[in-house]
Amino acid sequence: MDATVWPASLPEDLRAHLPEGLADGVFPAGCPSRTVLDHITSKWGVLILLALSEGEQRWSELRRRAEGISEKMLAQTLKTLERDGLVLRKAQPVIPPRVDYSLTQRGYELSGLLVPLVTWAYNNADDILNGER
Amino acid sequence: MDATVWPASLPEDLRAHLPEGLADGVFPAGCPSRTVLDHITSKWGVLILLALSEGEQRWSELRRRAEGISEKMLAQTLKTLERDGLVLRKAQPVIPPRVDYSLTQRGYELSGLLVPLVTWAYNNADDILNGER
DNA sequence: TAAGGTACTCACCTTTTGGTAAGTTGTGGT
DNA sequence: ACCACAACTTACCAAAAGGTGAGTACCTTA
Repeated sequence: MDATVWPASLPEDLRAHLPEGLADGVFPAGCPSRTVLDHITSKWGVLILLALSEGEQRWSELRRRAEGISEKMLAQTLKTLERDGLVLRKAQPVIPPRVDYSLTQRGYELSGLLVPLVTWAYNNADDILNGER
Repeated sequence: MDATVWPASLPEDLRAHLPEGLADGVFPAGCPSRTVLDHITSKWGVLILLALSEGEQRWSELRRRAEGISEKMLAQTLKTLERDGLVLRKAQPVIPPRVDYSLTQRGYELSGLLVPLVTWAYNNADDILNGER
């Protein structure tokens, strides 16, 4: 296998060169990166991360923000993201309960990469779904 | 609601500001961007896009590359990506059959955003899954 | 002659994901 | 006295995603 052979038909500036070791690290089944990728690219994971990238928000705000999410999925998604060290949970001992969620530093790193992706999806969604080139 | 109020506890340089209109466009249920986002962040979609970012590849190469994918899912994923105008399918009328897949210009745009994300996941996967801060 | 590669599709079944509705706890409002 | 609110959990069910194994057509290699 010769890694220097690129399809001649593709414009030079469009090619994405994979960083050293990425391919070997991501493509194998059951590798850690696949698990993490599954967490952060999950249906609701992206939306919650995106919402929190605007700043700390409480449970009920997130629920209204990510329109269509069920309470079960919000709880589940937040738990996963918290376990992964992407989201910080701050529970106030007050009545009625108040819990604030925010991104950790790691979470902000991630959301910095997620925002361009979502922006692109937002800008291209109509063309893509209408079958326009 | 005051958009200028940011959590004071977060370092200025970590905040990700959402582009104008993004929040309204992405958060509503059933909006086009959610559909597109689901396609490209699907379990196998990311891997296929990533593999193709290295250049044109044929069916059997992709199958071996994205370790663990079934033929059914490879076919399905490629079809979705082709319909979305991200992947180009070139079938040679030869025996045995030969079909080459490559990214379209739109696909390369996307993979340019996907690569940093996957790279980040790859670099942070072990820390995340081991519960390290 | 038989097996194997190539790029698929199809039918069937399992696993995962996600939704619904109810229950919980304690206080404040009517 | 009773309902609502907040942030959840739990049990149950439906839907979607995904895997398995077979079949297809034709040629090449052993």
